[in-house]
Amino acid sequence: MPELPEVETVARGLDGRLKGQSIDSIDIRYAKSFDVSKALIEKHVIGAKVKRVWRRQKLLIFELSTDWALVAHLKMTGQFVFVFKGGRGQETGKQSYTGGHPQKAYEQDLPHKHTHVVFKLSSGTLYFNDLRKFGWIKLLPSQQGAVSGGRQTLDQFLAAQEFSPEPLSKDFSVSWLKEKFKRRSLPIKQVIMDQKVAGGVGNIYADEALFNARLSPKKIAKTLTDSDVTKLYYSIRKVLRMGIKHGGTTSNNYRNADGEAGQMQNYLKVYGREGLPCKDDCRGVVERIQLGGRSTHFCLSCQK
DNA sequence: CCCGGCGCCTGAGGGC
DNA sequence: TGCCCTCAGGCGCCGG
Repeated sequence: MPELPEVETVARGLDGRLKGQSIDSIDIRYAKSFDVSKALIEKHVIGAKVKRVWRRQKLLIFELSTDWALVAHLKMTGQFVFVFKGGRGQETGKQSYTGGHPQKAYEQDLPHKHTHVVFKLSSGTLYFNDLRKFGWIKLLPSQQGAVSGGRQTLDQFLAAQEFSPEPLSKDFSVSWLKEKFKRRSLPIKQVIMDQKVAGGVGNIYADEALFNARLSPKKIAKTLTDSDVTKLYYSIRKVLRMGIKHGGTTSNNYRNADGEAGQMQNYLKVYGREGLPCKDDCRGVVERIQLGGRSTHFCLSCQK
């Protein structure tokens, strides 16, 4: 599932590919994915150029030259895949993902049955695919935008999310985490998945960070010692950076902006390794339990 | 404020 | 072979 490293990888890929390109048309095939009026699209998106694409927590933000912005959340299975004009597969008018066998819809030519929005740009086509349909795209005026008529601006929308500081920024600190943990009586795993605490951390990187810190995911947040919090702080940042370095984790159907898989799955220590020996050589075995309704992987032997 | 539970979706996988 | 059931999972919302 796309978490901070995956969304960051997509944002960087899209920024490089879309920057300066104009949006010529938009085809919304599943209305719930992008619930917006034709009038607004015509007025603020068609003909606009993409100024830049960036990430805030797990949100993708496309800033447009009209001072409006597209905001998107990939949730579980969303993908933004860009196919250049004249790129591979142009002869047939279609594009295959690199690698994989074209048996599953999310590995087939684009567009496919899970393609819900198609953006035609001057240099190619951007496909929004989403098997589970939990993902969404919104259109918002940016703060500097002209008439917004009571409409929520991008800045107001972001502020309303009450996001934590970016985990890889200086504002994210040990003292921030201590403050956030001290009143929480939930298992620490659930607390670090709270976007108001460590935004961008999801199920995979929460498990990996806790393994890196050798902390049990079941430990109640407010009982963590200062030393625990410090270790966890560095571990969260470490696993997120590693995820970005390896282009994200493709455990299910995550793809980058070119439709390619990430490689971080090859470096995971606990996530998806149920029943396998602990990579710490502690002779333990990776367990899988449920915490807050989510599968949680950890080593019973070395995570205390 | 804190926390648990439900709903949104579809495909995979198990049981029979 | 195929049907039915359950599960996965981010996160908004609601109720205690």
